[in-house]
Amino acid sequence: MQDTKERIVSLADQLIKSRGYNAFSYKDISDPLEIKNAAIHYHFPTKTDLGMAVIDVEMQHFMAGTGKLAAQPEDKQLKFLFDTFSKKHKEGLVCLMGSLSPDYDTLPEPLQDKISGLSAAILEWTTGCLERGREKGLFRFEGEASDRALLVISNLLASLLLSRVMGSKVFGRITHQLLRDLGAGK
Amino acid sequence: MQDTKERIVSLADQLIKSRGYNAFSYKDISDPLEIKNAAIHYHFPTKTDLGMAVIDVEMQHFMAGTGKLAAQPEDKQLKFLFDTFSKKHKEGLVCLMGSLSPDYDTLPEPLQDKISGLSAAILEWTTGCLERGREKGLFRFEGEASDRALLVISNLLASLLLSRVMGSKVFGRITHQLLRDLGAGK
DNA sequence: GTCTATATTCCGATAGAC
DNA sequence: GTCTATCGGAATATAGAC
Repeated sequence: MQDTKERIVSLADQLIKSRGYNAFSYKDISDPLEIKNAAIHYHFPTKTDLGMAVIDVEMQHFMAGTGKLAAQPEDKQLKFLFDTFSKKHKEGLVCLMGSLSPDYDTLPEPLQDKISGLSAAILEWTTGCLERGREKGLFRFEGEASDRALLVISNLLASLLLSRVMGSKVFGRITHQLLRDLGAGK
Repeated sequence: MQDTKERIVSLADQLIKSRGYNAFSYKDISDPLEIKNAAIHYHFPTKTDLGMAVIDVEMQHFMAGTGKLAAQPEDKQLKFLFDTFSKKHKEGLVCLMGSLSPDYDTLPEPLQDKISGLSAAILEWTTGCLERGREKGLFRFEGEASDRALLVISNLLASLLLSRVMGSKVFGRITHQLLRDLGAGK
């Protein structure tokens, strides 16, 4: 059974990805957990503390997920990245960066730094994946691997955002085209 | 000299693109304009009314801007689209859809409909531009023009968001790679 | 660790004078 | 069309009992 602290972080994570950082309140967490807002403040004195915990957990999940795949071929590794976005899409969520970046300038500095750190880690991993995959002939693309990785991340992020505005089918259309461009089949 | 109503909309537009819809308040508008919040409510009874006016103006600008270019070659037309995003990038802003889509589910329905309408218009225009441009040999890409248009819009939107999180250079790296992929030179 | 109770601040919105 | 004044509500956060 999950303890309260973990459940708070988990719910906050969901709320950020569904409604945005500035749009959710402690009440949105205390009500479903049937606790009072003071209990949340005990675990996380400020909303900034809570936000940072959410990003920390996301970073740990990303590191753990990619770590397990280190020995797999690169097309399987890239599929892992697409699958994490596909899962969010099915749940009607956007990714953490997609949710937090529009509000970035309104966020306290320690939170900004955590977000930038996470984005750098994702870019670095994706770059390595594409680079090695191209050398092995698993992918086909022009230009620097780091620039291509940026495009892939950019498309995945925006596919979740645009799915909300333009309809659910948009996600599949973007990811399909993306994989096709990389020569990574389907 | 701009009248008050136009200045309110213009400031709201800037605030949405810099801080997000839920993060800005009437005070952020009344202070710089040196008016009281009641004056804003006179012109726009609710925040929803103000938000809709912002989207209406954006739509009018888009229609006017693209209308003027109808006779130009398609690579020039596409450049117009990139230039509007480049302008926002220089001002440190994101685009309207990039700002509003994460909060989409928290927005009142009439506002959601306006946003979806704007996004559909932009997609339709971009699709036509790419389609005709490819027929003339100005662009080179695989797949449906509408899917490619989606990818272009997706990248432009995300390039502004990621520039905030990952640093300003990201915008140029994404747009450069995008144009290169389309065979649209620089 | 969770509670009750409350402080403080800010928000969108309205009434009525000018 | 803008003002003063205020309402009602919600948000983050804190103090102190249990």
